[in-house]
Amino acid sequence: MPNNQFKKGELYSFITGKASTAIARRLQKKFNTAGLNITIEQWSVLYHLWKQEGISQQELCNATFRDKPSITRLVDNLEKLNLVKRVASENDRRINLIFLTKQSQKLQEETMALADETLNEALETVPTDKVDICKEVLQIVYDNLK
Amino acid sequence: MPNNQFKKGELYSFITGKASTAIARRLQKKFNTAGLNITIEQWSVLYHLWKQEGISQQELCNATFRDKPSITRLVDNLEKLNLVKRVASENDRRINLIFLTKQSQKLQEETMALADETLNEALETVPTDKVDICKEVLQIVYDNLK
DNA sequence: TTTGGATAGTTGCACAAACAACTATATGCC
DNA sequence: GGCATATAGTTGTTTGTGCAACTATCCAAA
Repeated sequence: MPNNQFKKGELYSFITGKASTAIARRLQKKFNTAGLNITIEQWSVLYHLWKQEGISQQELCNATFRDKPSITRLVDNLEKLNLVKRVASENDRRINLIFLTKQSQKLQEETMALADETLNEALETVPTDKVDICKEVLQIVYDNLK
Repeated sequence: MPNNQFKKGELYSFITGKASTAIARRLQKKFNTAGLNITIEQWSVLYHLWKQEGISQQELCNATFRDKPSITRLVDNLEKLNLVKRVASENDRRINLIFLTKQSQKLQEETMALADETLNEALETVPTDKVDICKEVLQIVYDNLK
């Protein structure tokens, strides 16, 4: 039994993602308090567009680990909020390229600051080397299952 | 800056819970393949009832980190599937006590085995001591934010 | 004993996720 | 060129989540 670390009673919070749920809720509250009318999921799409805009919905699927219908609807809602714009690709008419609007460009700095703040609150009192190990383990878990 | 471990580009997967999402998806697929017609969320409620049944919906809220409407609907759906039963408390008529049915008692062994299997796949190649540190960090994160 | 506040649970609404089925376009092979 | 197949995106359905507003019950203090 090489990997029998999880006795009963310990597996629950790994599966349910207790910690990441708590982080997401905290960040959502910060968005709401700041009067930012976006969801964490919408923010996660913008996050990748801030790194590079003009990518396809399929590329957003890969980046955000979501399926195509999820991205369709997130982009729908982001478009309603005037935060992104679909532009049909000239080369391949199946593809929508997603671009930021001026409004969403303005959101980057403020939301990133709130995200940093949230993570600092989450990791208060945790030594850096333990955080590094934790990140490493979570990455391996993801790679093992993807 | 005591906790500046998260440079940009690293915070994303912590917030989105990439790893726990992958674990939950894998376990859900195992349930489906085994012909078990329940969701991970429903399973997470049963998980606590297997430890102790006859608890109130509010106690299920605390145990599963969900709000009251979420538990109301999960219990609704579990009742439709004949997996739990609401029984009004004699002492306090506001309270529903939730009990398992024979069907859900049978589910425990099989689903727990699939959950163990999933975690073993997830943690393959991860040394035990790193898993322990990871669990520790995630618990602190949760405590810091709750 | 009444009244006001707390607690348990439900309902409505908006948003999101997973899956299946669908449309439209592109591509490769005959 | 024409057809099979793959790819990009959309739509419908079920399930779950978070918030606000609501009902019912309990409890404690005037």
